[in-house]
Formats: sequence, structure tokens, C-alpha cells
Amino acid sequence: MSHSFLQIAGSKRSLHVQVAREIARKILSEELAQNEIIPSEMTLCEQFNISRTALREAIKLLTSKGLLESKPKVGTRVKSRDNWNFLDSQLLDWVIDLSDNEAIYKEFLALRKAIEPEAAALAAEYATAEQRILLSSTFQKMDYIHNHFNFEEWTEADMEFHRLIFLSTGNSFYLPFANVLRTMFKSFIGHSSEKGGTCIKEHREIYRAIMAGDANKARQANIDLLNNSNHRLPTRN
Amino acid sequence: MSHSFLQIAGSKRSLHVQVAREIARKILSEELAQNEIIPSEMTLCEQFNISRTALREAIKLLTSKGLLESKPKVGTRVKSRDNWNFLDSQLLDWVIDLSDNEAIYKEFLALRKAIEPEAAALAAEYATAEQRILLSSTFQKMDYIHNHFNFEEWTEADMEFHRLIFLSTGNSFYLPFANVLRTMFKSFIGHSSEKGGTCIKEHREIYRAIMAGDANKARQANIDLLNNSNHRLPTRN
DNA sequence: AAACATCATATATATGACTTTAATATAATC
DNA sequence: GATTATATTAAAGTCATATATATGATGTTT
Repeated sequence: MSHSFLQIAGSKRSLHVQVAREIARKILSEELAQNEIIPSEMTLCEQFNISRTALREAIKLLTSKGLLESKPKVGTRVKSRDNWNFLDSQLLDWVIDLSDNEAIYKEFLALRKAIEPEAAALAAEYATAEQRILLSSTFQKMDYIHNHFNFEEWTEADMEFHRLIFLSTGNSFYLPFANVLRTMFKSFIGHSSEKGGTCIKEHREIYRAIMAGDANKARQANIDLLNNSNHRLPTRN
Repeated sequence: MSHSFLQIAGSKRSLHVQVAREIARKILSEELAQNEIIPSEMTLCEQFNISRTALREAIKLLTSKGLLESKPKVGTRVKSRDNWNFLDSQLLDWVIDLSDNEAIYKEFLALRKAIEPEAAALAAEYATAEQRILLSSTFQKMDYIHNHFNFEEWTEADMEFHRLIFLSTGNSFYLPFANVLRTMFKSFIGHSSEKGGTCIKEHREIYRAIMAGDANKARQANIDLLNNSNHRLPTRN
């Protein structure tokens, strides 16, 4: 049995995801141009040496993320970039692997500056008792790790802190950012913050404002965090 | 005869999308509980009376939106709510059809208040010459429609105006909001704004600030718009 | 020239066989 | 008895192929 296309064999996830990722790579790198018709199902099946089932599931995945659109007789077309759902964690994961990380990281920071202050304000107003307990426990962990520093533990706690804020807004539209944040943190681990860059003071301000139910103060504290943070830009892999 | 037309019209989309929508409905309404294992492929195929191909494509669609997760031997599990990607236009479309619109609309407004001011600020700074031309042409259309009012035309132009701002940020993460906005506008058409609620003055301020490259002014103008707008809450269908 | 019928082709759906994965139970080992 | 191999097995994953359906292109009728 000759594996003609071992290019995919390295990955571990299911076949159709691997294929989807490979097609996504070609789209994101513009190797497949926007609005272009990609090769027919049969052609792609032969190229990847997979069944139509697997290929079609891959295409469905990409269609759902706004990258493709299929029509009978016409074929499957690459949608224009403004349809790509960059707030999809899986797609974001692929983007990070394939494009200029420095630019992505800067764009992400600009997103955080819009979202997080309002999220903190909403959390201050709407967090449930249970969520406040979780937030409290997480902040205390951050405080402890700040004093007994461990990089991985800090990253995990920092991420959990901001995740909880999103969840505490009580707003469905803020939920996806928790996953986007997780994806970004995991990808840029080692670039985001180091000892001395924990900004524990700013985090404490956010925490206290939320617990006190002071929306305006929570908003401002989060703005301060994003401005004061030693937000290192990632180096190229 | 005309009755069968309606049936056909009601089931317009492809089979796997219809099935996905139906499963999504059960998940969103919590008829299928979070973390619950849904019936096996074979069972569902019999229930819906469809092939495994169609069912599996439906499940792939929902998996991509964060609603499901499949594992061999275990089955397919409903993921917890904080994994649902509410910023996916298609999912949002389904959500709007199935849940309390008033609550969704309010949550959406809270999202706009976070996103749009920053988007306007970024657009003021980064919009390309081409984008400024498009924005200019769109605003002039808005101005005209304001004086020769036509509801549908206004809605379309209003939507296009805000869409162009998102596109003009030069930030990939802001792109998806354009589609989310479109979905919301289309769904809440008739509820969003009426004659006298065009807020042409506030829109003009945003437009001018962006054209002048004044980020702070653009941000503030958009805040003013969202605060002053006669943002009617939708009535129940 | 407009309406209609036909054809070609790409995706959409269906079906059945086979493979891989992983939870669970069972047996072998210490 | 506790631990560690091993077999069982149920579920999704993959494959191959056949048929249905939709649509752009072409031709035909009026």
C-alpha cells in the first residue's frame, strides 16, 4: 500500500479535519484565490486519496466557517475574506499556524481592547453569586502564583480569570470570546507575559470592582490592564 | 397544490442543513440537555428517515459551531453552552427563530456598544482610500434616503454603513461582526428603526470623523449613536 | 425573440461493508 | 487483593458505489 500523500499522515485528528485543515491552509494562504472554484469532488478525492464521504465532511466544515460554498453543477467556490469567521476557535488555530503571528497578535489586542472592558463592566453588574465565588477563587490563585511564580500555572489562571469574566456577563455573544482567548493564549504561550508582567495590581482592581458591582470602575480597570500590560509581541516560530 | 408549494418553500435548504437545524433546535431549547449523549447515528437516521451521509454532514455542521462533539465508542455529546458560537451567523439565525427575541436583542445591543465604537475608531485610522470612497458613497445614499424616506432602502443602507466600518478596521477579528449585524438587522427588520429614528445626525458625525481620520471623535460619535438611537425592542412574533 | 424541452455535469443523498477507537469487562500476573 | 495485560464490543470513522437532484448550457419550438 503506497501512501502517496503522506503530507496529512503526520496529524492526529480525524481524517476529514486533517483534509479541512489542508484546504483551509490553501485558502488562507491565497493559494486558492477568493471566489475561485476549487477542483471537483472527484478530483480532490484523488488528490488527497480519500473517500468522498471524508472530503464532503471536510467541505461541510469549511462551509460552516464561511470559507466555502457549494452548488450543484457550479462546484465549490472559495468565499471572499469578509465571510471568514475569524472568531471560530478552530479556524483561528489554523490561521495562527499559517500566517504572520505578529500581525494576528496585534489585531487580537485591538479586539480585546474593545471587548474586555465592556465584559468586565457587564460582569460587575450581572455576575451570579456562583460566578463571583469562582472568580474569587481564581483571583486568589493568581495572587498566590504571583508570589510563588510558575509560568504555566500563571498562564492558566490568567486565562481562566478572563474567561470567567466573559461567562459572567450573562450575554451569549460574549461567550465565544472565552474560547478565542483560550486559543490565543495557548498559541502565544511564552510570548504573552513573564515574571514581572503579571500585572497583579491591575488584575486586582478589576477583580475588586467586579465583586463590588462597580461597572464603571471594572471597565476602567480593564482598560488600564490592557494599556499597562507588558504585552510582548510574539517572535516568529 | 398551493399547499404543497408551501411545504416545498418551507423546507428550502439542503437536507443536512434542515436536519442540523432541527437538532440545533432541540439543543438550544434544552430538549437535549448539555453534556447529554444524543442517540446513535443509526437511531437518528431512523428517526429522521435519512441516510447516514446526510446525518453525519449535519453533525459535522453542528460540531463546527461548538454544539456537538463526537467520539468513537462514546457517542455524540451536546457540548456545554459556553462552547456554542453565538457569533456564527447561521447559528444566530436559528437562535433568533427559537428563543426570546427581546432578550437576544438586548444582548446584541450590549455587544454593539463594545464593538462598534472601537471599530469606528480603527476605521478612522486604517480605512483605505477605496474604503473611504465606499463609505462616502454609502453615507450620501443614507442622507438621500433620510430626505426621501423608504424603510427598506434605509435599513439596507444603514446596514451597509456599519458593515463598511467593520471592513475598514483592517482587523480580521472585526470582519465576522459584519455578518452578525446583517443577520440581526434582517431578523429584526421592522423593529430596529423607523422614520424619525434614522439618527442621521449621529451617523453624519461618525462618517465625518472617520473621513477626517479622527479616531477619538469617531469612537465618541458611535457611542452617541448607540445611546441616542431609538432602539426599539422587538415585539414577540 | 421568448418560452420551453433536453442534456451534461457537479453536488446531494443513499446504502452497505469495513476499520478504528476507546470504554468496559475479563483474565493473568504480582 | 491490587495491578496490569488482554479480549470484548459498541460507537463513530472511513470507504466504495449507486442513484437522485439541481443547474448552466444548448437546442428546439412557437
